[in-house]
Amino acid sequence: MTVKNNLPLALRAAYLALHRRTEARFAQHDVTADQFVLLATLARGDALTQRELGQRMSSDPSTVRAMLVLLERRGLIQRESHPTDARARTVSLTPAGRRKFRQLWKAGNSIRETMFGALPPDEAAALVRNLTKIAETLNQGCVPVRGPIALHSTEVA
Amino acid sequence: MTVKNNLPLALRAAYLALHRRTEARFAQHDVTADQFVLLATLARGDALTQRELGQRMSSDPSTVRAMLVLLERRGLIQRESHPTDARARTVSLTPAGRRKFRQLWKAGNSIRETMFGALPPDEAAALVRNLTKIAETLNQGCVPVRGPIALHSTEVA
DNA sequence: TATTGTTATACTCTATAACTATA
DNA sequence: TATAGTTATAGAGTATAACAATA
Repeated sequence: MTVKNNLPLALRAAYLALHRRTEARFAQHDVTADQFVLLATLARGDALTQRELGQRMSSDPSTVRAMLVLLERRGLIQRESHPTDARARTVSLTPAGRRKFRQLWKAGNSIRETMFGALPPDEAAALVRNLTKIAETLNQGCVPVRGPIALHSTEVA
Repeated sequence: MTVKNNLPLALRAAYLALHRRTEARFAQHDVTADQFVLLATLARGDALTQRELGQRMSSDPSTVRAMLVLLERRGLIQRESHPTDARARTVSLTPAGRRKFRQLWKAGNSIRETMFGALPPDEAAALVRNLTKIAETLNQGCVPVRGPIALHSTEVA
């Protein structure tokens, strides 16, 4: 079926267009699109462990570390030892990081509006719902399922 | 609005899930997900120039070249001088490349089915349509459009 | 002059495996 | 034994700029 066969490439084309546009927009702020995602993830749930952070932005622990090293060097994030687990380190935005994120969020607004505006108003919600469903389904059995992560989670579900 | 704000990350999560799953599936065939896209693009339109190829898979010319060098070394694609334009080179699949692509297409089928199956049947077509629309909209004014259209594009200094 | 492709270069993200130190 | 993080290492994709050959 055509729709089935076109779905993967259509998804890729849409994401790549978003990624490139975001990259271009944030270049003058010296932040990559993925670094923005990391900052945004921290802005929503501060004091995550590196592992939690990686899971929420679907990145490898060593990838996350590489990104954190870059951002820490620039004073946008900070890492502290976890209060109850000496193995872990909690990651949070510095005041400068928080400022930077607010800038970026503002700078990215027109992109979000462009995307949203391209859609029929009554179909946007279904799009987000279906994208989320696809992500969930594709991750089943692929992502290393871990135990009760929520034990360390500071965020209330 | 929540839908507007969640759209970019939902798109990213869905694509990354697809990308990782595809990467894992094709690893045993020694082909990356992006290399598969290149092969698929060639399978649909053989004898493209490198530039055309790059445009169709939305990749930079130098990126395309890097990928082609890898694939040429493995005998999956071949480059020949363009019949009428001595500057250009046409790219096409070798017989081995064609065989490889058929294998990959088959190997990827369950992923396409998983994605498609996760959607309400009456919403799949709209999803593809809206993803395509998003890609088109976001690429406007960002991608260097070539050919006749470029004549009207005076906005780039 | 504009365009196709190459080259050199650099950087981010990605990922695996071996390692430490804790749990 | 299992987990959090680090380190070393490697590779793919990305992108820019300077360049040659050709249109």
